[in-house]
Amino acid sequence: MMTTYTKGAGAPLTERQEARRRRILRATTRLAAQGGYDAVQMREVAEMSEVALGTLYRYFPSKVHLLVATMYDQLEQLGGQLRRKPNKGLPPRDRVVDTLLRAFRGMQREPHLTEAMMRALQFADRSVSAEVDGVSRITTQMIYEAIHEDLTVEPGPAELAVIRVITHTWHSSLISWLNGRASIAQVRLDIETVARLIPEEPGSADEAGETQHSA
Amino acid sequence: MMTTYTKGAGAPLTERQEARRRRILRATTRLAAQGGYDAVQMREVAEMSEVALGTLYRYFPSKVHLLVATMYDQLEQLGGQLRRKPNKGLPPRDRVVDTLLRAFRGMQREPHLTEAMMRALQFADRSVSAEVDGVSRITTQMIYEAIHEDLTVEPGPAELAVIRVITHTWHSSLISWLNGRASIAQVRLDIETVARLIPEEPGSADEAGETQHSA
DNA sequence: GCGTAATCTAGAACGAGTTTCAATATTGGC
DNA sequence: GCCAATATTGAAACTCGTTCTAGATTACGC
Repeated sequence: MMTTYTKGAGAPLTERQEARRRRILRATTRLAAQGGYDAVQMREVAEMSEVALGTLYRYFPSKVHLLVATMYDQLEQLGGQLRRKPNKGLPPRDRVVDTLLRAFRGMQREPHLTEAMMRALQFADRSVSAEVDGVSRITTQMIYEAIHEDLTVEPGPAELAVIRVITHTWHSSLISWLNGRASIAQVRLDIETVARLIPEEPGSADEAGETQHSA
Repeated sequence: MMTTYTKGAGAPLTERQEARRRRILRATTRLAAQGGYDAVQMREVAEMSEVALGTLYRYFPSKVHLLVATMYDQLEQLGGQLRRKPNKGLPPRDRVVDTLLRAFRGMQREPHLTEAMMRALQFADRSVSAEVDGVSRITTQMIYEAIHEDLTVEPGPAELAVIRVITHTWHSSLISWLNGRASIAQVRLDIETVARLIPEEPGSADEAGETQHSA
């Protein structure tokens, strides 16, 4: 089985290594779900996944790397769930709102886990940019699929900008909610607001952009 | 408007205490400007501001508190500068873009300081919500002043949502730029994109909102 | 002024992320 | 199967944020 979902082109992991990696991610998810960011302690993760501390650090070079990788993992599952229940028929804008609100409801079910992953994502510095890009890519993909029912069209720069802005809003308002600085209603309103950037009709060329048509 | 810059209604500081507080903030700014978040080490801040470590912690209960307070401080100065050079004549949307891009240029001049403050702001948890709210308030104020030339109108919930979305985008794209995951052009494009949420004309009532009027 | 409470100082001590290292185990190539 | 390279283990060590303690110093009501 070389259908490994290990994102980058890192060294191809052996079976036992893949198993270790999964144990680590599972332990992380469990600890994070119980007590959030602070409860994910590297020694505990190592112990719970039956791996030496040094090994844990060989697989994930920092706590932030570990949690961002966990987020990638969770997003893959979420993406599968969302794809399984498509919301056809609605206009694109509503489909995006629907998708994000559904994801939001999912996160409300595991607030500690969400907090741990989001804090790590926001705190990540340059050394984690590859992993953060991975998360960014999968998120972009999800939103893009919500906008377009057919995935043949390539997004132009203007549309990518809209998707980026939606992602920024999504992350930040989620954080605000987790920190008790925003209500659920506010999160919903923010999402509905930013969704107005998506053009009503899926007109083909250069939609959503009256900014300059470079490149 | 407000005369004292001590935000909350904390204990009224004596002169020497006020001086200590300022020394601490100045040391923090200096260290952050040199080496970013990691270079702001509590022992160093204490030493440079000639204050015992315990005292530093009495003034700012954590590194994140300290950096968020520093951000508040910097934003006050920035707000003053921006107000001094108003951009009249432009439509509201362009004024906001102009303001944010000007702020962005300011931050490009001190990338490490910006990184330190923004990382802290994004990493802050519930225990810092009061301080984060302070920063949020001052930011909202700045954007609001850019939209309306007269400040008599109170913003409605729909307009507040637009401002929140702009703020979210502003923070997140700044972070992406700091982490090398977004170019300056992308930041600019994101800002221009999100600014489209601001109505063209300063029409008065319930502008910018066709979302439902619940609760 | 005086006494007392609050504040400040210096420094040790604690906790969790991270690094390091020698010893041991596993893997892959021949 | 054997050897060399690589990975894993266990444990100690190091860093930096944070807390704690005991003894000065300062602020302030009387």
